[in-house]
Amino acid sequence: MSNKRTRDRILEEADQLFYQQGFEHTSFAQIAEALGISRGNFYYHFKTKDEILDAVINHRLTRTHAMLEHWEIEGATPLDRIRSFINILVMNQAKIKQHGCPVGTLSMELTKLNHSSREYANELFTLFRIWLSRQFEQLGHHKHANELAMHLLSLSQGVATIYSAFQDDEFINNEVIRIQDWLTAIATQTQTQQETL
Amino acid sequence: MSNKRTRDRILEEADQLFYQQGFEHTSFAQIAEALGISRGNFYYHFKTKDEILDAVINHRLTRTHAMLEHWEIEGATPLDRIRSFINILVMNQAKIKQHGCPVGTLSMELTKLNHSSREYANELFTLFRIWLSRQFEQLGHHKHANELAMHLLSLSQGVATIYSAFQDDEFINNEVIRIQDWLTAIATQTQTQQETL
DNA sequence: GTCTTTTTAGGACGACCATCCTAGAATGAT
DNA sequence: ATCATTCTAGGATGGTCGTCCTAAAAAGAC
Repeated sequence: MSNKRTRDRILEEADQLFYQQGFEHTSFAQIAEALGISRGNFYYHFKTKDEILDAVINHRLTRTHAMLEHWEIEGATPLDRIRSFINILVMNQAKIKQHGCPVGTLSMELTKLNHSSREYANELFTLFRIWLSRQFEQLGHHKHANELAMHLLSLSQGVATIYSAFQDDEFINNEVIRIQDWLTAIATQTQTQQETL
Repeated sequence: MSNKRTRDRILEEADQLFYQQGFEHTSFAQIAEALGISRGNFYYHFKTKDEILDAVINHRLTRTHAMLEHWEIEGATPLDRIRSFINILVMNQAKIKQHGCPVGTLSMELTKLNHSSREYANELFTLFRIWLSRQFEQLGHHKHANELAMHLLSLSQGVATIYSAFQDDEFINNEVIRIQDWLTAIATQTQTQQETL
């Protein structure tokens, strides 16, 4: 089955190009040319452009899911695990600078296009939200776990957008420290709450 | 000069559609149809699509500039003026829910398109940044004024993106309160600093 | 080795897009 | 009222796009 290999190659190339150039601005011909395959071959694997989009989203969902599971195993405490999330901003700094956050930018683009796969793309956000929410719960913030998760998502989205616009390295460094400090405050806040019980 | 009237009508319609659907996804024909004018007429006022884009950006810049000046007059203290900025999230809540932040989404789209007007669009961010920076300076934060301005921009961008994705009214209410509390903390922090002098 | 299935190549089609062009209508000046 | 200027309408053009179709090549089954 060299089928899977070609299909996967298309998927990976589409994934990259959708991130770098946006979904609408990326054409079949462009993906095909980048891979050195014909448009006809392309159509054998994906019947419509929307089908590739859904496949790309699905691909990102499984990758993200795997990453979150990895963080779950790797991180000893919920605090460590949340730090893994914040660390995306550092690890992917170069890409974020150039193309913003892959989750946020796709979500916004599909919103503007009024595209039917918008909600599916938003599941990427939900994946992070639920995972983060669980971490905050384990941190002792049972009541506001979801709110804290949404807030952290919001912080990272803001940083990605502004960093991409201003391209200011000092800014992202400051912001990462800020978020880490915020998290520490959240964690110690819980400790004192628990101590007073 | 009914010239100006038609030109302005095109400008306003383009402004709206670029915000709602994105720049690339909006066509000449669509704008013309929305206004009930012919494509040929259109081309008399704007020679290329990029020319409309620049005109729209220019239009937004002057409007934003006027708004900031208005806030400058209206707000008695720098604290009040910064609150005006935060209040955009409340005033434009419905539009942000549907189409995100007009500044952030245009900036991101032009980045992905590798469009030559990207930097011009980013001047909208800069306008806010400099204005906010000045307010924070007047608040007594001379050293970190720009950093605080960038941070506030980042916060609002994050809220706009996440709100547009999740459409959660409770979220934006919480976030606005959070930002207001943050600002209050910043302001009181300065007061105590000044008292110790 | 033959036959079936899977995979690839590339031309054709219709739709839409930005842009160009020309002719006529409206407007303004004198 | 005449003429020059400004404005508008809409067809024509060339390019790109997503999609479709057919034929050949490659791979696999027996």
